[in-house]
Amino acid sequence: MASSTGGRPTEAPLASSETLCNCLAVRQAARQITQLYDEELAGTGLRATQYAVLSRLSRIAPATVQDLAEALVMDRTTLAHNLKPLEREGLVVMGVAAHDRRVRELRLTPAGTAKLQEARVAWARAQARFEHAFGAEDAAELRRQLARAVEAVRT
Amino acid sequence: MASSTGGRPTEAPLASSETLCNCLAVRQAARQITQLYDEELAGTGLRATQYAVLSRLSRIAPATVQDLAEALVMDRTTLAHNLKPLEREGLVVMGVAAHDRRVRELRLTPAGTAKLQEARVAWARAQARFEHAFGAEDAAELRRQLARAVEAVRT
DNA sequence: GACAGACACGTGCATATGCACTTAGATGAG
DNA sequence: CTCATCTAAGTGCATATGCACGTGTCTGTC
Repeated sequence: MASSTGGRPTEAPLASSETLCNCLAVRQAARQITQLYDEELAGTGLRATQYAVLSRLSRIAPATVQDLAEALVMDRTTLAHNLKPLEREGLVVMGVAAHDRRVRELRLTPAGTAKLQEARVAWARAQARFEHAFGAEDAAELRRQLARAVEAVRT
Repeated sequence: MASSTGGRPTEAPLASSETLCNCLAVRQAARQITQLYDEELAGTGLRATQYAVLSRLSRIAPATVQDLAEALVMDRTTLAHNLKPLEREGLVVMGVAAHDRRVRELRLTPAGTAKLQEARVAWARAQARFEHAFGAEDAAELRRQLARAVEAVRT
């Protein structure tokens, strides 16, 4: 690709904000995209992470803390912290498993289910805004690559 | 790419952890990749974000808070918080601009420059680990797409 | 039954993130 | 000069993130 024998000094010797660091690149994108989703979710009182927790829990409930954390690709202790405001607001309840008192059984409350339904509308707006700007097909491919990156790091 | 006229029922009707949310996908990847970089940087006492701050500042110093924040695609107030431990450790100094006493002039101290040099080695290990697992070319393309996503959201 | 070890989860700490609000300094209109 | 206004940056709060460590519970071994 574009050997040094050309006439033009090439178009990308070092763009002003050319980031070589994969970590910085993904964190910058995460900050920007989170702000967009948070902006749309603001009216519901939920943050992007909280929406993700409720949404995933609704599909796998009843779930243990460890199972939900793995499903969210999140540290177990991070999820424990993130659950606190959701429990305080009465959107999630944590029971104790009958067969093993160490294990928790996480579920959505009726209020949690209702809040999730409400938030899905706001989430869809954010999703649409991003994909309108970035491209729906490109977004799907980006999600695939990000998922592959998660797997690559886990290995 | 791959029209629907194939014979196979396609390979992805709904994988178990198929994430449709762009925000969740990028945050999950950011968490995993950050852990990898933090692991390599642990010996230096720097976190991934702190390395990013020092690295960027070394290229644009002296910089104002706002300029450095923009270069990092970070909220101005977030950077203000992130600078505190770096100032406390004596890696960064914040002076006052002579022409306008509201403006700060951020610079690396000699200790900060030395720490950055040391951390570059650890960063390179993390970068190599990720690109070995994910693919160097694919990583470059991923960074381009993430940068494009940042621009798309900004617009 | 007693106990070592494994296991699920919680807590404390430090940093990361950004919104709302505040403070200090600069600047132009009068 | 005075003041309204604009601007650069700081602060308080709540959540996000994960490591190190602690607590309670189960399980196999004796």
